[in-house]
Amino acid sequence: MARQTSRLQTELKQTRPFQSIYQEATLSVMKTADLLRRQLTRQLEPHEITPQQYNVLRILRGAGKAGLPTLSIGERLIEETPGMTRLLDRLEFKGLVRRVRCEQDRRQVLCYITDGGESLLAAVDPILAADTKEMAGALTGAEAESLVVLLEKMREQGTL
Amino acid sequence: MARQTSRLQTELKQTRPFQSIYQEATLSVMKTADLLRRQLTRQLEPHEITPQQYNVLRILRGAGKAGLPTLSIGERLIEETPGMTRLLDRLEFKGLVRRVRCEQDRRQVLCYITDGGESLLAAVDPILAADTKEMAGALTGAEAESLVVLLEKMREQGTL
DNA sequence: ACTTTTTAATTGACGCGTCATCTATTGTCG
DNA sequence: CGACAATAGATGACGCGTCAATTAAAAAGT
Repeated sequence: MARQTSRLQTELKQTRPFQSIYQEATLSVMKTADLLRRQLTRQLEPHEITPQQYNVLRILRGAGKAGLPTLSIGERLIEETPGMTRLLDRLEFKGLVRRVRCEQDRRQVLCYITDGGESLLAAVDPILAADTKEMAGALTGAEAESLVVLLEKMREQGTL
Repeated sequence: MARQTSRLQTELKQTRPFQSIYQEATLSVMKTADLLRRQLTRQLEPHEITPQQYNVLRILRGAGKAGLPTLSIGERLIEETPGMTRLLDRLEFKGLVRRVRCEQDRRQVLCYITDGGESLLAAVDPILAADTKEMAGALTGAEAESLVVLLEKMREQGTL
């Protein structure tokens, strides 16, 4: 099953072919994600915000005035808590987020986006939307759809 | 092209699903990669090695007795150098890698995999290959192929 | 030949993910 | 009620990616 040299293989300057198309697929996914992350980082850089901070702000905007406890934010990012605490520290320091210990359950800390956070999102969102389009712009709508489907299938196996 | 997400739902929950299929595609890629990374980490954990360290070892094995200068390793991982130096520090400390300042060009540091590194790879590789297959196992070979093609297309745009 | 530029690598600093551990609160049950 | 488990977070430590700045050596320019 010697497969001809693929582009990814060339990019990685690998001397031997992939052992299987599955290995190539997983590497391909990771590599593409890496590229996307890098581009996203560069886009957000002028706004002094990282991709994860951006994600958290979006989640908090979605939560609205009700706010969201620390752990719940982490769940939506599939991130472990320890990271969330410190990420929120930085957002709070920048004045983009506000935290209040919950009176009903004093173990919880409710997090809210501030007006500053809202306006930062308002500034960044349109840029990012256009950008995303350009990133995936080499694909037709149908191709993007099928990409999504394939990736979903891959993730379903994820119970491993 | 507002996709069929009901406007009503969008208004109720400010958490709008996706503005476009392209945004969904990029998020999908990143999410899937995250899952893969997590699983890979777990598989390598018993061997006291991280995914990046594993990658570097594989690259050095590929380089063979000729070895490879630090920067060249970084290029193949698309990682900036600063990280490579320290990653190699850790690999060297564990005895999996050996570094020698190049005599022809004394700026360079040539890196080699050690016997210890080789045998670690020999132990890990088969496990990982089987694992990869399982990760992507929900896909048929043809689906995996088309996934690879779509992702390649996406990365080509990456000059952005 | 001597200065300037470029290249290879290192170091310091910071953000992030993750593990293990710790504290404070709440809940449960005898 | 009082001991004990469960839950929400926080903290310390480590690996990693990345930026900016630094050192050392080679290459280029004059």
